[in-house]
Amino acid sequence: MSEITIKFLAEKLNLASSTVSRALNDSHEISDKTKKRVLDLAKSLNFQPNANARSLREQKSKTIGVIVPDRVNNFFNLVIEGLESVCREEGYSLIVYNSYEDVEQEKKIIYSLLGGKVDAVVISLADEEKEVQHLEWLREKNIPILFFDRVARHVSGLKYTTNDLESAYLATKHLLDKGCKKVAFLGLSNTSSVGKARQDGFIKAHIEHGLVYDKNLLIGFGHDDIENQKVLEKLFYKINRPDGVLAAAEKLGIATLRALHNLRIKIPEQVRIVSFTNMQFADLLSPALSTIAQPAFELGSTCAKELIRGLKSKNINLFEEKKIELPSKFTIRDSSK
Amino acid sequence: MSEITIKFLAEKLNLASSTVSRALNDSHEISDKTKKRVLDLAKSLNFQPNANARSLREQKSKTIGVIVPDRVNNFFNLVIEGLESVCREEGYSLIVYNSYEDVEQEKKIIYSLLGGKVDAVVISLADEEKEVQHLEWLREKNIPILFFDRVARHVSGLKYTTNDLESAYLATKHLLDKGCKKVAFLGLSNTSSVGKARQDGFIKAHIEHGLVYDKNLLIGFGHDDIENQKVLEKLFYKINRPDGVLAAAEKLGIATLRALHNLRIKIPEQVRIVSFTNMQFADLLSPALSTIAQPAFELGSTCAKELIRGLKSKNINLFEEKKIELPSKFTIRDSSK
DNA sequence: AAAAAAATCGGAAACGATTGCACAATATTG
DNA sequence: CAATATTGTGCAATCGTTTCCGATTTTTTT
Repeated sequence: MSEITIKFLAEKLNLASSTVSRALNDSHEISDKTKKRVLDLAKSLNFQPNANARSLREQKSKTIGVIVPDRVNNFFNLVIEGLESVCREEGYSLIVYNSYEDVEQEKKIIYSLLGGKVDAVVISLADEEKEVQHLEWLREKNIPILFFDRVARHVSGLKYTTNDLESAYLATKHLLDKGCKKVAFLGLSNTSSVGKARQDGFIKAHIEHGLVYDKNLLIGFGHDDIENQKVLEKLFYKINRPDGVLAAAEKLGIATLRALHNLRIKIPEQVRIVSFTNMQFADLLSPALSTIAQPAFELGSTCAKELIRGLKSKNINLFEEKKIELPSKFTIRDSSK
Repeated sequence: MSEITIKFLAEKLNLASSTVSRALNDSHEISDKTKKRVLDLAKSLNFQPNANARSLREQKSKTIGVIVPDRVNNFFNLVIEGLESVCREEGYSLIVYNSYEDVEQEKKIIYSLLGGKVDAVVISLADEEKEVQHLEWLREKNIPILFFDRVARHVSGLKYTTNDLESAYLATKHLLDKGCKKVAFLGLSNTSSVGKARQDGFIKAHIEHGLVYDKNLLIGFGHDDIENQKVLEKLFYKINRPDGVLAAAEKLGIATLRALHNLRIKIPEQVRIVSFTNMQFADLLSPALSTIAQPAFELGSTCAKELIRGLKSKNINLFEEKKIELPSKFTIRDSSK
């Protein structure tokens, strides 16, 4: 592509390419005079050292791979935003991949990352139980893996999560306090520590209230929005329908709203709703939706900070097990009042 | 990082590294027998050729740089999703950058891309008038630039836009037909062809209706959401406030909704609203919001297809001026009925 | 069966940057 | 002023692939 290289600059200035390289990297062993000569010419030619050559030599690419199950989701979006805000400052680039909630896709992506394309991987798993073999691949190649939200159970490493159990507990308690007698828990049916924790919080609140929860009201959903909505409409069409809902995923909260709208069921009079979500417009929905918002941006930024700290210093071991939990924010609005 | 290289494989198999390389790339000049020997060993070791070495040698990175003014925005998000859907199939990676609506940031990003990090750049400009010098840098380095939505006026290239003038015209006509007498046009005040086209459509509808639009109702906004909302509340607090709004950006539509809610102004009885937006929950807002949704995903996917076609064949010139316009979708909901 | 063609593979030079080592020129010290 | 330390620069190897040229062997053709 670009004809202009360090060697080219060196010839122009009657210097060795090593000298030019050192000058560009502000090495102490180059005189200020030649440094300036080099910098001036480089600037005037918009010279940028070849990234691939540098990466090859340095054995690091200064880019980080990010894998999320659903890129369009607000939560993951904000995490990525948080990651990028820190990485940009530190000169790292992000390559974001979407696994589409599919472990096979995830495997393919990771396999493609085994050739030194990225210095580390930040991932929220598509499914936590199915397989972890592809995570071992990264291990073998000595590429650090950091987890967030949907973290790996049987692989050690840095893990960033939120206080899901507590949040779900608080929300459920809130619904029960408001007088709900039949609260449904809507979760995604993939095996995830997040879903499990939220369900545990849900159950804990029931126990504390001296209630037995109906196991039929712990409902698992797939990723087909249309299908999910049908299931929900069926659920709420019943005579003994739930009078409260804790949606453990944004898409489920939305689907519930749509279902209830279609059935002309009044919120919160007939059914109260609280949903996990990071959408920015929850206060503008009809009715304003009570939400549990995860600290997505902070999750991303703190994760990136530790990651880069680790990549820079040889003292920090990014493979060591370490769990960080950040608190979500529970906001009560009209949908559960 | 990874000790295992082509040379390593070659030694293990008593072959030359050139042979191994060819075998991995399925060259016709390698016998099926040795091909299989190589592939088998490579697979069993999870071998993936070093991406940086390959990129250096091939002089192409198989990654594409994407620059958007606002990554969290639904529209840009969906465009990225569309880009990725195609690029993934073709083995290309995406590095996404956020210019935060700031030309200076944009310049920095582009400068950092001058070293062969990406094979091409897909961009929606932060501001179309301010400067184009940094776009010329890419030219000099022979890196193709494709534009979408906010395209460059004075730089030739592939440009993907939507039918903004027509969409705005239709929406405005709809508002006027509904009886609105004072419709406000809310736009972002950066100089963009998009904003200009939407404003032109707005004006065109007025002219066709035999109305003169009030120039004071062509209102430009910045990027501070709080500030914008204040301006809007002031606007609608007036006695002779507008009775219709065409918001040319998602954030402005949202801010308008919030402002009207705060002022207890009824929608659509007192003020009708139509907003450009790609949010997925417009039907769940209170009231359901009339929207003009750009074909974001298609924009991204068609752009990526043409880009990759161009990168592959030497016949297609990606620097040639070529405009593609895709139609948006206007959906009337309660907010303007 | 000799000649030509094709099929397989190896050697070595790139791609562009970084860096350990060597060496010269200058500055500092005894 | 000689000996040593410091400073500034050049040489050459290296990172891991790909590919141009040959070289050798095998197959096909005349």
